[in-house]
Amino acid sequence: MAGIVACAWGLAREQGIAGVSLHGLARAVGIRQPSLYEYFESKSALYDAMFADGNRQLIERLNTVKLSRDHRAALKQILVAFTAFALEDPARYELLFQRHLPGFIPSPESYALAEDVLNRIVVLMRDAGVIHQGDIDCIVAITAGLIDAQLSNNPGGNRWVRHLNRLIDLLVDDAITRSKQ
Amino acid sequence: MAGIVACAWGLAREQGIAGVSLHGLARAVGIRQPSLYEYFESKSALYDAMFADGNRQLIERLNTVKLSRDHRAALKQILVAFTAFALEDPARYELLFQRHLPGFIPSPESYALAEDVLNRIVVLMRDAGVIHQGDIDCIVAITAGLIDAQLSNNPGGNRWVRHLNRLIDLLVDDAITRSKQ
DNA sequence: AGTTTACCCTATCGGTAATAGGAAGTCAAG
DNA sequence: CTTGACTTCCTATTACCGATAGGGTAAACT
Repeated sequence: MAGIVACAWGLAREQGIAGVSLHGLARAVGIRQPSLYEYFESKSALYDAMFADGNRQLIERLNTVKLSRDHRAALKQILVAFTAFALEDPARYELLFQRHLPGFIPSPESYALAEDVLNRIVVLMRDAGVIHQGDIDCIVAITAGLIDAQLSNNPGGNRWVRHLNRLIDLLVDDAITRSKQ
Repeated sequence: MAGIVACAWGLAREQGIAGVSLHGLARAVGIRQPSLYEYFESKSALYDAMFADGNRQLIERLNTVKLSRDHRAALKQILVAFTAFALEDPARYELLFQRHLPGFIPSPESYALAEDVLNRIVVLMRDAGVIHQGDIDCIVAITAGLIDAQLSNNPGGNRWVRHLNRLIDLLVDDAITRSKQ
């Protein structure tokens, strides 16, 4: 079960998340395609297991980040770690954060893991003085925008994501200024 | 030919761009699936024709925008028009600006249309005082980030895109400040 | 008249996810 | 020890997908 999911990640890394076929996955695991239905009731269920697994990997990764006392620095650290996690496996980022799979909707249990991740980041934003939902939305959208542009146009490089820290400063400063007045 | 592409856009609007099948398209047009190969040598070629068509629609739309004398205002106007174009047809935005179709790569001729669009916007950025490539990249990525977040989480609403004008001001001001010193 | 060209067809191929139905093994209760 | 439930795997098949082979028809050109 866990081995099958790990095998599926391997195929996804080679051929993209949409390139994972049940025949190919079964072949890689050493069984026939219908036997996979003993473990997943549909291909969507396989994606769902991978979605949950990927979010657990991300939670574990964020847990290893040593956060500074300084709230602004801590926010940057968590977003930099998030960005590194996204860039190191495009197929995983595709499944977790983009809507590339027609018909795939995470189950509520799996989606709850994704909300956990978001909530942890939102807490750090609040600590750093970003309190309005609109400002939180902007920082989230900008981080995702940089990652998307990086993966789409220059995977492996840093032309876009190198601006992350500067833009966080810019937006956090602006959010604090506007929430004071 | 143009009628088939228009018909394909109709199906894409109903079922998403990945939901367009050659069987379904042929049925909608009133012919059999193999007959489509008289017009497109592959499904990718159909996507390519739609990609070119969509970019022509966008160019036409941007041409109708009455640009202010003020360069900053003109930049905002073009990006607001771009955003409105993106939001009014998610399937079209998906094909033109996201990488959702495994294996689809626009032909050079079609891609040139997309570069035309980007170049027009870049010119307005330069006029507004944004001259460094890094700053241009940031504004492009932020616009796309807001649109993606809007379409993914709240299609039809404005929770994310309503921040567009404010963020443009913020980034353009910052770009000008940094390029002066 | 003969040929080319445009457009359409049926039939088929190999790939996909999914289902039906059966065979073999394990394990626990009677 | 045996019976029955459960697990895990299989072959065979279905429906749909993009793509190809090969043939038919009618208009247009030479």
